[in-house]
Amino acid sequence: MAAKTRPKSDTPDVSDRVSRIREGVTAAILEHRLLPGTKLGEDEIGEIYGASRTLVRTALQQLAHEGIVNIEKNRGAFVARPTPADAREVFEARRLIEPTIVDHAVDAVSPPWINRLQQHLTEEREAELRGDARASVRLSGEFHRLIAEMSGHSIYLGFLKELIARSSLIILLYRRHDTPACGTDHHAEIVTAIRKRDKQAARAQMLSHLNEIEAELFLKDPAADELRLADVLGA
Amino acid sequence: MAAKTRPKSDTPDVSDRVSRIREGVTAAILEHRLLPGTKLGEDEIGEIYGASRTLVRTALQQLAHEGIVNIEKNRGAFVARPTPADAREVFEARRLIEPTIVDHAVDAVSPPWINRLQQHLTEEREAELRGDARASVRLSGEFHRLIAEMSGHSIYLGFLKELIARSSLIILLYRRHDTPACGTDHHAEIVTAIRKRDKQAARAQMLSHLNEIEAELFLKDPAADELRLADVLGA
DNA sequence: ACAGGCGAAACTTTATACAATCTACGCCCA
DNA sequence: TGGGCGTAGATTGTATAAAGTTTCGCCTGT
Repeated sequence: MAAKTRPKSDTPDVSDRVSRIREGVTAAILEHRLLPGTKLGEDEIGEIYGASRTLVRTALQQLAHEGIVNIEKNRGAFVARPTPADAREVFEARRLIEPTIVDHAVDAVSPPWINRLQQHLTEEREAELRGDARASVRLSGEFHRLIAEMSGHSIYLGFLKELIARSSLIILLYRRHDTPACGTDHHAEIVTAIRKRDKQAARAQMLSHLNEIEAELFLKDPAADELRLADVLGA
Repeated sequence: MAAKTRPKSDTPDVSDRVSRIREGVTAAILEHRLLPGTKLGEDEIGEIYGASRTLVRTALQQLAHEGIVNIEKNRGAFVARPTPADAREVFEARRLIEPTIVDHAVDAVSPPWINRLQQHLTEEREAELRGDARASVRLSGEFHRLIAEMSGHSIYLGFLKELIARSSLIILLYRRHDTPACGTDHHAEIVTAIRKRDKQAARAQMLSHLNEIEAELFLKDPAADELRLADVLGA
């Protein structure tokens, strides 16, 4: 009965049909199978999931609230296309929140959690080894979500889910082609710091990890009119 | 055309009927006219606003995502009843985010903004003087939102809107009866620091303001079974 | 008198039908 | 030939109706 205190959206209710649609579309976006600007027609999605437009519409509205879908009046829903300004805001927010989250995660460390983290690292390495880019990008985001779940802070978790989803779109749009091969495995280092219960190190590792991700981006300023025009036309 | 870059939910579209319902219910909750646990029937609200249940449902779902309404499957929507644990999370998040927000606000300081802040302080004082508790509690929240708007950081603004709305419910539920009369006007002090462009002071004032608000709360632990039972029955 | 179960009413959930709006294609005219 | 206008098709916004679930009252049996 104690659990009944908050029966809201904590349990995503996998059996719920709206949730299934939402998670399906979310996964497609996070795995970079749906590109920014893609039209998400209601009938189209409804037919895919065997649901009426009512349910599809509900799911799309939730995604719009999470910031990964834009709904334009009388025009429909589209995969969001974050601007460079959005990107800077997202990463600033992550730099603020995630060190605190990992701090809480250290407090919550326990053998089961260590196991989950280790297993996750393994999955990430396997995806990387077999060159599965889609799984890689998805798992990379899920790592951060996992730490937020571990922190037990449901509000931070909710915020971070949003930030992670947007980050995925941002990386897809603005990642430099000349990625420096990312020699070190930051996630493993973060897990190590958590295992050692070393908050200082965990925060530092998380922060430098986020900085490195953002450093790999090329956030062109609105000065370059030509590129912006291409952007707009690309829709 | 530059503004068209983000035509999403930035403009609340006052003419939009869903937004009108959402803002109406939100205002009622923020002004403590709707108490936690109150049933929000779809027919009931629909009749009030002259809208069909379709629109009401959309609005309620948005409010649920903002955390001030709980939707229980096949039972309907209710004004949320934050637990003490929720309350602690909300205020921890505010202590983390709002100092940073006020930091940005100092960067964005300008005569028009100063005017808006001053005018807001006046409104707060007037409401206080005429003993209008409802307006007071609403304006108190709007002050924080105003600073977030001033910061120009749309993501922080979105997060803070959620936190403010939940805070309002929390204060209603857990505020001590023996409030220490709140001698000093923290909001005025924050505005002063912003005018002086003193980030250090602005952050400090904001932080101590939040601490003082939380200190006025009595967040009873789940140990007191009797009180929890009363809580549940109170629904 | 009280516990248990049946049934009806109220409400939410889902689907479908209708109205409004936008997009696109084609035609006409300069 | 190029541009503008108008109509047709498609898509979204809204309302309403059908289906499913819960809740409450009443009735019966012990």
